[in-house]
Amino acid sequence: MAAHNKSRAIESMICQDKQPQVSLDFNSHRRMIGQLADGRDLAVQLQTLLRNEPTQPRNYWSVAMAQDIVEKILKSFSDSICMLNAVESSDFSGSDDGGSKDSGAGKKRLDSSGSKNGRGCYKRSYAWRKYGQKEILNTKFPRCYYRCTHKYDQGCKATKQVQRMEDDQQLYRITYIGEHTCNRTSNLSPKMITDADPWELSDSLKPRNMNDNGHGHVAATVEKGYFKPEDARSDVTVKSLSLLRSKLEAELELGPEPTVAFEHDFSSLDDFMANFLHFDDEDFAFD
DNA sequence: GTAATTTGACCAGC
DNA sequence: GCTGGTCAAATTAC
Repeated sequence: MAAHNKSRAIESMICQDKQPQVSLDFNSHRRMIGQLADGRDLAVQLQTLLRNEPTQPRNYWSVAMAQDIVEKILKSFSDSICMLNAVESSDFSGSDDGGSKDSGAGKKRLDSSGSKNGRGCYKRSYAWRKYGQKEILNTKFPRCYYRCTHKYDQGCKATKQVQRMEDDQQLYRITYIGEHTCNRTSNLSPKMITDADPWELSDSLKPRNMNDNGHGHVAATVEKGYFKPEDARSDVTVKSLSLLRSKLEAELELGPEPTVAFEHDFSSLDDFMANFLHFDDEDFAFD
């Protein structure tokens, strides 16, 4: 039952993320679909293999076969993740992922500025730099503090605070304080919906305490917004693919290699597969 | 070595 | 004294 609810949660996320969609050119779209289809087929093979030996200790050959399949799956999905991050990068240059999700120690961080580097697939634009995290009274999740990366070289005073919503853990409340005075962040604003344009808030994104007019407090130099880090389909897919990675790796006791933090979990590989198999061509938009 | 995050300490406002 | 915001040394990742 719990697993079912989690499945519904993912489906709900997907439905909410119908807008906006990430644009892919036709070739990229076809290539990524091909990779995902390959990964899906391989995952089905692995699923079959695991089902054939549900309780017995795995022998060397079955483990070797499974590892081989997993390696292929991981390559397929890693390539897809890189492509999605590249798309996201061009769409969300400089946006942060909400911060609090990746604030845990030991988690690798996804960079997404569009230029390759050694960490993850793409390097972030470094518009924001985390400088603190604080437990806030009567809140379940800590508040994360970010400043503009150009605070010192250009004297930019922009900061933002990110806090995960308690009543809807898929939402993050972001408070912007000050404005960017640096040169390179004018087009790097995060994908967010502010109180300044509340009509853009869909019902699913409205906090419980916000009325239908979407009005909330907005200070002179403060913008508050509620946004979903997975606001783009690419992010949903990245999370799902990464989830598959972890599940498969855990299944084979290979040890996780987390590259993306994700919020949802499934009770079994079958449970995840049931959701993963929902991804199809209609889940991607292309020009 | 560089550039990021983490986290305990510090500080100011109430 | 409590709380929230910031600093900065330590740590991490490449």
